[in-house]
Amino acid sequence: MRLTVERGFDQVTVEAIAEAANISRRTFSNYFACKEEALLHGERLYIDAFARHLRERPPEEAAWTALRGAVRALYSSWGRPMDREWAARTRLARDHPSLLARQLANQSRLAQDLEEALEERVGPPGVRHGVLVAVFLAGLRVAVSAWNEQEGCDLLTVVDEVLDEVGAPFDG
Amino acid sequence: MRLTVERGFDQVTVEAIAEAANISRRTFSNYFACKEEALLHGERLYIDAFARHLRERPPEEAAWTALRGAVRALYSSWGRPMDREWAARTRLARDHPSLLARQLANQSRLAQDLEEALEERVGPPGVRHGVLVAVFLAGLRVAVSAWNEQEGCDLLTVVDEVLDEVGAPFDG
DNA sequence: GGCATTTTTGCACTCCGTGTAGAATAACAC
DNA sequence: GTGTTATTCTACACGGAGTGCAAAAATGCC
Repeated sequence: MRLTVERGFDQVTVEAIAEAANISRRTFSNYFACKEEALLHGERLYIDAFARHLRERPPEEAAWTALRGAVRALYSSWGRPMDREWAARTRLARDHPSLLARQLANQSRLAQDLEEALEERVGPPGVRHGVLVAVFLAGLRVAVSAWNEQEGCDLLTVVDEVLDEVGAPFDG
Repeated sequence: MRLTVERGFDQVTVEAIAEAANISRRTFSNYFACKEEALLHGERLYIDAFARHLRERPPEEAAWTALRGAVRALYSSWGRPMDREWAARTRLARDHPSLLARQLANQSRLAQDLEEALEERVGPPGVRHGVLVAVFLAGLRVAVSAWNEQEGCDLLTVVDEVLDEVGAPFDG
């Protein structure tokens, strides 16, 4: 991340990253398939944590409520300074197609995880969990991108506003 | 596509594709940045066509109705044999992360295009077009993936069913 | 200490993307 | 037709990326 911000994404070679981390180029490849994956590793951790939070919600909550609870739990378990890192990553992804692609692939994995987590709960089984999750993540994306364009507003507030608007019909 | 189906995605080199197309490796790179882009080029054409169809909808239609009209118009302008190609691509993307990533990036571009197209129309300006488009595309994705798992059901029928369920609150 | 397991490293190899400069081709005026 | 452009294709070269393999280093356990 530091190197990418300093020199720009394209000007950072895997070799440079490896050297900065005091490991060999080969070892880098043992952990990450490419630069993109390394750069998005932090995000991947959040994604996994999100799915975990969802599974820990009380089973009697409705699906939509549980999703919103999980996002709030995740946010409060962050250190606040993560906000800036989040923003930096989002901006990088916006400007570099290969990063954007991999970021979206991560979100697609998250969608699958969340869907499975919802399947495990009690509740109306006829609900189209796939659609529910997709709508929820769509709301999150819109919220994050709106937050990223404005200055100094609270992420959680924006998320709440957007999800109120999107999710009303799915609530309860 | 032919080579990929025959040998598998990873076993096809750019050189092989170029040779099969009677062009040089360098010329391939003049048109496509990588294998993935070449393989998804057909999809890219549909995507562009979709946005074009949306712009041609009568301006007095509500946004959601226009989106559904565009997808129907696109489908009826296909040759039916395209269905199999669609399915093959979707299956490939499901199994190859790098393809999935680029496919999702394409869809992200489409989302932006559709959003812009909706902005140009008359209609309630306060509508959150971003959310609307995201929900719509989410519905499409769910429909296509459901269609892809079942045998021999009509794509358009599945799409209609899912969009009915997702879009009710946005309709009209 | 010795020994087994895991991790890291160096090397070699193929493939990929790109800059460059020249060859082939197309387009067009005459 | 010829000559003159402009466009497209190609060959070559170069640095970087990802991977299999086997040796070296580190780790953990007795």
